[in-house]
Amino acid sequence: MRLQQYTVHIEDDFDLDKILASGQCFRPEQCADGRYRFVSGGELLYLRPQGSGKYTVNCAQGAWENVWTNYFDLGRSYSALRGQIAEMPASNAFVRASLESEQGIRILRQEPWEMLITFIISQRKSIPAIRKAVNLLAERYGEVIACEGEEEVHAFPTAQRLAAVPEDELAECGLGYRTPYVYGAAQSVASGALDMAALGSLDDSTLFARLMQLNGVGKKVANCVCLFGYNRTAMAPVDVWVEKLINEEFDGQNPFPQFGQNAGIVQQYLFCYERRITKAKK
DNA sequence: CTCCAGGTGATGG
DNA sequence: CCATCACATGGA
Repeated sequence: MRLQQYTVHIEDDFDLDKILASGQCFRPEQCADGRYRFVSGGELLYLRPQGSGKYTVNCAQGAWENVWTNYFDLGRSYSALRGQIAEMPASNAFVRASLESEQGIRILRQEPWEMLITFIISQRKSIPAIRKAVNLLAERYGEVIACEGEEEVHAFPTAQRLAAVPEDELAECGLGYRTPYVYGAAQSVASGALDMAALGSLDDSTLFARLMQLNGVGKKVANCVCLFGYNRTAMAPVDVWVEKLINEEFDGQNPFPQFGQNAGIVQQYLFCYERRITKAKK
């Protein structure tokens, strides 16, 4: 793959450190030279911040406009959204504090298949452990899309590829008891029984119900796939961190229905903020 | 060593 | 409907 260099300006909220730490993506990383590397499908991107919203970008010809502006959801103003959310009746002081503290995060538009496998793996794993397992899968079974000197950059493996791997070999990527879940999902997609692209035309609740039919996919994982894989911003995953803040800051009442189409986005600010303040206390 | 991690499915009330 | 429990593995 031949990469072109561009300079781009991003006026809106956009903080790469916060995005990488936000628990929605596990493959992007900061390189030793300070650049940030992203992979989506067979596309590769490097970003180097130059200050005041300016970035040096390396990616395939035309891919910034055709792939990456969509990936980063740059068509949506998160700055405007934060203002809007802060004024909603369901917003309390905790929500407003999260919008300030976590300014710069965005909901990435990632690949549905990768999100399905990633969040199946995520259950009962720490974020560093998820990152390790997903990267191991990519290194072992993902197509090589580029070489950085000695190091190869891999795409996320296809369903066809994972479905062809012996189950006990898959387990070596640290999948633990989730191995049959991952294998089953790969079989479904590889056989055509499950068409991840076609699911994109379903409405939120039908999409959610279809994902829930998969073994190893419960409501939390299904919501994550809806939000991070299909950009269904009304869907708000409730994990242990969100559960904790619902109990502590919302009297145990799930506030997300009141945020309508912004529920998933509010969830992301709150998730990051809750983790930040909990870590800060230690 | 122990404890817990962006949960889910099975089981029993 | 709700409450428990097992589940593999790695990081803290």
